[in-house]
Amino acid sequence: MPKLVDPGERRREVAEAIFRVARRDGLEHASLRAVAAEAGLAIGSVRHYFDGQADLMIFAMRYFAERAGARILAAVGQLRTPDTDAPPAEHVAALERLLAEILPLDDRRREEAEVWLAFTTSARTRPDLRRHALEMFDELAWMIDTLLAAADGLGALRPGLDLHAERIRLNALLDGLTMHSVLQPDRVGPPELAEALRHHIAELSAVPPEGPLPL
Amino acid sequence: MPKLVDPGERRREVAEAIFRVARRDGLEHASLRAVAAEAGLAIGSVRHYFDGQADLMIFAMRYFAERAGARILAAVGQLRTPDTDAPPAEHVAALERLLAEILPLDDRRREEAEVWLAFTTSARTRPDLRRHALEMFDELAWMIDTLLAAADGLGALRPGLDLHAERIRLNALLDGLTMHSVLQPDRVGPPELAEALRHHIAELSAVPPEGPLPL
DNA sequence: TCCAACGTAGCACGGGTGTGCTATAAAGCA
DNA sequence: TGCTTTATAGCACACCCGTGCTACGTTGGA
Repeated sequence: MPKLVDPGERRREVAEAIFRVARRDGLEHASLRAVAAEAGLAIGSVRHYFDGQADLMIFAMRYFAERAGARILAAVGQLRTPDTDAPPAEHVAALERLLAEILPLDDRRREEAEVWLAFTTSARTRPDLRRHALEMFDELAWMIDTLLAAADGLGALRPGLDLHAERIRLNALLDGLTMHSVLQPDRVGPPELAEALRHHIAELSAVPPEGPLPL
Repeated sequence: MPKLVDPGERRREVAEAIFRVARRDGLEHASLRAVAAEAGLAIGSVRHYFDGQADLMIFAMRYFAERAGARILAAVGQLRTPDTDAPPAEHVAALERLLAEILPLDDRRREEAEVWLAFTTSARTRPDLRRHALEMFDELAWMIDTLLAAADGLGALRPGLDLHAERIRLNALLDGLTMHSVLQPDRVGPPELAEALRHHIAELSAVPPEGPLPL
């Protein structure tokens, strides 16, 4: 046989090709032919690793959701072992820093946000993708819930907050900022993102934030 | 000739058919054939009113943007002639009420939000639609700017606010809530929308809001 | 009454797409 | 060496798409 290839690695490479096509032309143009060309493969080769276009699409979104989920888990893990003796201002800064990971503040995260928006909006009318869109939504909601609860437990937040309502609001704010930055980058760029997040966290916090904006 | 038809009215009817297809199947399935079938017309008839598929698409988005813009203008007009003797609480309530017009709180506005999301996300990779997406964005931003400035001028807002930064944040919050309500209606429904808006306006206001939630 | 204008309808063509199926070269294994 | 497995590649078909073009009623005006 030809030089043995790790099938999982190949599948992931093809998925990355889908991401590039989706960013450049939109997910609706991610045909087998277009993706194969983007990956530098023949259409028959791609089909050797996927049952068909639907299978390819589902794998790509699941792969994307898994990567995003892993990053969220890692971020939450960072606040799970806090220094309980540190002053509240440091906890506020940590909360702001972890939430800034979600925003498209650099090119890498902006590319990811473009793919995220393509998949998550497309899933509305694609039953086979909806499941993964819901997973991504719930995972981010859980992350924000967890971070807010942790910060509140450390006394970093204003007393008397309705944490559930604040999660819904912060969740919408973060995704709204991300959407605006993806769709209208001339209007909402990294400075606006960082400023909006800092301002919002400051309103939730018991102490004002410190340090530079997390660009 | 057959019973004379108002061409403008026909074009608008076809545009409404596009909206229905976009909501049900996604904008990428709004082909000439699908739209004609949805409108109850033959494909040749649709082509009698449009130069082609691109022309149809552009008209539909412009028609949508014009309707949305007209509604925004009307809403702003309501706050343009305020009762300067009224207490600040009434101005806060008016601000909340006008902004609630943007949110998908009932079926009609939810349908509009679905179409809006389809067009505005699709425009990212469609140069001929980008212009109208930017217009819609700027119009909403202008509305929020205007409403915040008016409310502030009437003493309804907390003193010392950075109105520009607050506009960016409120804009992202509103569009983020709308997107969540469209994509995950089981997670974010009308009660969550109304509550989040009320809570946010309350934080901006000099006085607490009154009255029932604007469902 | 006749004709020109208009609304409606549809054929036919080239192009893109997913998929069933086949072919071939390369490399591991006996 | 010879056989099998694997990766790659591509043909062929049916389907959907936009569009150029033609055809045919229907209705208003001369």
